[in-house]
Amino acid sequence: MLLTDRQLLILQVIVDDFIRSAQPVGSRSLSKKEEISFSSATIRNEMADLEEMGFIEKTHTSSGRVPSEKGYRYYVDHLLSPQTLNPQDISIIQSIFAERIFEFEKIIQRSARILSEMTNYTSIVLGQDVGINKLKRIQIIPLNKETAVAILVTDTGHVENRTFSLPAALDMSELEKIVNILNEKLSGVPLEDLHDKIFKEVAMLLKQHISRYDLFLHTIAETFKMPATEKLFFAGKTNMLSQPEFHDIAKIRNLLTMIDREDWITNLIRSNQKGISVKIGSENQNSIMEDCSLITATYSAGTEKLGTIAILGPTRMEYSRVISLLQLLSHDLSAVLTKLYQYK
Amino acid sequence: MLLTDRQLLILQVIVDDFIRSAQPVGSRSLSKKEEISFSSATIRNEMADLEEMGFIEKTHTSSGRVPSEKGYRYYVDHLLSPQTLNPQDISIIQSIFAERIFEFEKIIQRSARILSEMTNYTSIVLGQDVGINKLKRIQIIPLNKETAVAILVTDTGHVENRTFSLPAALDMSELEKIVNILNEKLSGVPLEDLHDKIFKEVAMLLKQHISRYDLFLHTIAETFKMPATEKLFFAGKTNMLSQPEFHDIAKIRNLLTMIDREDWITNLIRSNQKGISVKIGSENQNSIMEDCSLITATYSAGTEKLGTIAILGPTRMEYSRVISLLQLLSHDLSAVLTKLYQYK
DNA sequence: ATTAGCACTCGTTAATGTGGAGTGCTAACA
DNA sequence: TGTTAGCACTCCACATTAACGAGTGCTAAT
Repeated sequence: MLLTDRQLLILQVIVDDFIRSAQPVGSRSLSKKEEISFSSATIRNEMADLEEMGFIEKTHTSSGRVPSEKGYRYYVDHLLSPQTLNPQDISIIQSIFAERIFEFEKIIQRSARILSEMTNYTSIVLGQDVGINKLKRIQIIPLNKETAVAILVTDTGHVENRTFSLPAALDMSELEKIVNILNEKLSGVPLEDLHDKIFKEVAMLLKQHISRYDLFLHTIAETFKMPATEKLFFAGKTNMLSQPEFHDIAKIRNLLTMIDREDWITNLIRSNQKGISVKIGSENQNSIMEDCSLITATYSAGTEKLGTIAILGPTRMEYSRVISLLQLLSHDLSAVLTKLYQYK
Repeated sequence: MLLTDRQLLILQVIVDDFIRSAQPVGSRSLSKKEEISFSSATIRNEMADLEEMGFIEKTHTSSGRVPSEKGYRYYVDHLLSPQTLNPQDISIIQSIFAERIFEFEKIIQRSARILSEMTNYTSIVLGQDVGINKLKRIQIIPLNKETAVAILVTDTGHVENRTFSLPAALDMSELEKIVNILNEKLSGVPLEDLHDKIFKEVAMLLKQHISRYDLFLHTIAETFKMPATEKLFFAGKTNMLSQPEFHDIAKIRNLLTMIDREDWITNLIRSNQKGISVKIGSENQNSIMEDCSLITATYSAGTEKLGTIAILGPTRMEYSRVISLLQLLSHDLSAVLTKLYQYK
């Protein structure tokens, strides 16, 4: 099942051509290409072999060939020329970081937008899990007699806030004491551990210093319970509508509905090992994604992986360009975030 | 141009039927309805008159009739029976407020979601303009030597935060002083006035107490400049894909792309007078919306209008039900928010 | 091993025909 | 005079047919 050089060439040209045109590729049009110096009949023979091996398919008996999933896979794994991005693309990516930005979310959102504009695919970014960020400071600000806002600031500058109900019996000086205790004990604790830590370490201390501490303990623990997951950022959700493979409304609706399910997307995209990953069609383990490919790249601060940046497109995707773009972006993004978060 | 009772009846039945079936309504099928006791020939005569007056249209020479925009308008203005919502709908709406919620955004987001699920249309909620909320407290929390987070809490419990660059020359005790001055001078000031107020009232005071106050003044003023607009909440963006009138991908794409333009939607929905408004087709002043109707309702806290809640659907929309739902929801929502914000 | 040639397949498009749902008009009727 | 039955007519929707062309597989010649 080793492919000859000629078969490799033909497979590559077929995939390239189909990615460009979205039309099945025939032997005659292939034979006219510069790269190809043999006749259409020869090509037909080779194509028959490639088809037998499962790399290409016909849409009907007398149609040209279309890459199969296996074909795309082989193309991505072995035939992708390490394409150099065109200088314009490079400068657009770098423009994301041109102005100084302090806020994680803004950088991320902008990255997603620009990526989707450059590619005409959908881009999705999985933000960092704020749960692992360490608490820098807690503030509690009473709004009125009954409610107050709790504000958590992490060492990365992320701010979480919750409004909660204030026990009637609590006076201001006590509240101040509580905030002091919380800051003292919880500073440096990852947000996701706050809930536990409050019961384990703060409860006792509160008991010593605050009358009716019990009224407050539960509320505060609940208030600081972290929401489940990482935040998602989208851009170009409607770009899929421009892809010729999605001329079918039912298909589009299924896909867009899926995309709107954040839990599902999070699972799809979350990735453990660093680097670029390409999932083609049914490799995504979902029938609705069978005409889609998903390319993901992780970004980090220092050595710590923060999140994932992904491009969702049709299986007929510009793999080479998208991979290059993601490589560049994830690298630059990591550099900026590393600096922003002062890793060394 | 006054319509006879019989014409009114026929118009009403045509609109009702078309809203239900999305099919042009013919004289024969009309004559079979219970409500209608005269023959198809009579109906044909009446329909010819209604068409001449512009209330209904043919899609082609020998087709049944379809309501025109004018027909819908008349239907909405005069023929809408003040329908009583079915009890199930009522209880679903009320379930939104069943559990106690303290946060504006959560209530709003949930309202939008439930509304879109109930109607199968797209629902859009325009949040309040946080600019008019009054500042309750400012906090500035240094993250490291170079950056700090500024946190603004309003009297409604809304929290805004910005990360900014800290002048090198500033020491901690000075920062504390600054925060005290800011709180003293800016407390109670609407967020949108902060920027001005800082120059008018805070600048002098800073000058007196802080060396190199100039380094900080501009940064802080910029940091507190409010972002332009009200926040938007969406639900059911893809519901439009299920409507038979949007079988055309290009149309859908235009519409969805429009919906993603927040500035545009904000302008479309923002409404000055209180109460329900129905905009049918081209009344929305935009060619992409010509097959859509938009029903908006405002919600308030006390006497103050906070925002708008809207349903976007095809012109062939269930006006009666949607209007009733919006009336109920905006009423209940206003009640909850009034309470939440402690108006009397 | 390569390629020219040819019969064959099948999708696409245009042309043609048929059935049915609907209309407008006319004449008869209560 | 308002209502209705009847009828000719229109036009969409759908199916059938035909022509075309892009493509294939196979065979035989180079």
